[in-house]
Amino acid sequence: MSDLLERLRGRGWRLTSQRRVVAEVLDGEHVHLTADEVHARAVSVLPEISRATVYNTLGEMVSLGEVMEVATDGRAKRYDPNARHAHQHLICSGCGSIRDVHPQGDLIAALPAGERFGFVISGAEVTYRGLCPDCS
Amino acid sequence: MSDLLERLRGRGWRLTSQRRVVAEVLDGEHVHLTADEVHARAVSVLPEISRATVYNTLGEMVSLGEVMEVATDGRAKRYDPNARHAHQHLICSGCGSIRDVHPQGDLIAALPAGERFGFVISGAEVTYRGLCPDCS
DNA sequence: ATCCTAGCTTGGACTTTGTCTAAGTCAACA
DNA sequence: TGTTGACTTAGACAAAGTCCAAGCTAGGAT
Repeated sequence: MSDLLERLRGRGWRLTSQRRVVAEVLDGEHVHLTADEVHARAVSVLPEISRATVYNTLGEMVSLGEVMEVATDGRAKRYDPNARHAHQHLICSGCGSIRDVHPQGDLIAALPAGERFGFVISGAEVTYRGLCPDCS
Repeated sequence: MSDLLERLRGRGWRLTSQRRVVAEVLDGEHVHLTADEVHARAVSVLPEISRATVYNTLGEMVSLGEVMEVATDGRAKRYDPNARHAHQHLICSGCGSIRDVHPQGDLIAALPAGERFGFVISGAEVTYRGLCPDCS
């Protein structure tokens, strides 16, 4: 069983076959899938799994902090299983492919107090855009 | 007439009443509206304006670089008329309100060559998240 | 081992956001 | 003032996601 599933079980999750399959899809080699892509892969293992369950499970994993939601400019959100290590994203404007990247410096410290409008800042995300070698 | 409309006319736009109304809505006090909010405000001035025209006009303004598209995590894209001055966004996790902010430092320079995967980087956007004074 | 039940899953209807199309309209130039 | 190609319209369509009532089941209780 994957680390992800073990952590989820430790949080009191009921360990259903549907949740197991979704976690295994995310934990596999394929990263940054859309919810529909996750569903398609899950169906190939567990044909009767419903879209609603995939959406529910992804949403629960996100709110537990186990999976990161990535809002690219396309329509569908993507899900990144690498949520436990801080990282940012680099997206190809041509083909939409996504890489995890690790910029230097402290993003939050870069925002001066006078620019915070009294907000309590909890985080920052960067999206780099460019053209990948295949598209440029 | 607003600066925005003058610039659009200078680019060869046909100046229709629909485009004028959309530009005026964006140029007003209200920032970061969704397409539907733009449509709602436009309708109150020009009741017969269609949703399709609002979407078309916003899309054209974005591709001309006059308006910036902001993908928050919510469902609908928002449109920021302040596209001509580089800035980033600070979003309240409670109420969803958005402020323009200006962090220090060079985001692109913060990404080491070894982290670029051969991409030609064209830009970077930051989204800060936190709680505004009313929500915290 | 089996029962119970709260929590999970399902299919399908529904909503939201956005795109497309064919037909009609009109801004701007001649 | 007429012409014309760009613009607008209503409504159908599509994509992505949410919600609900009914049925199922994992895992603790017995």
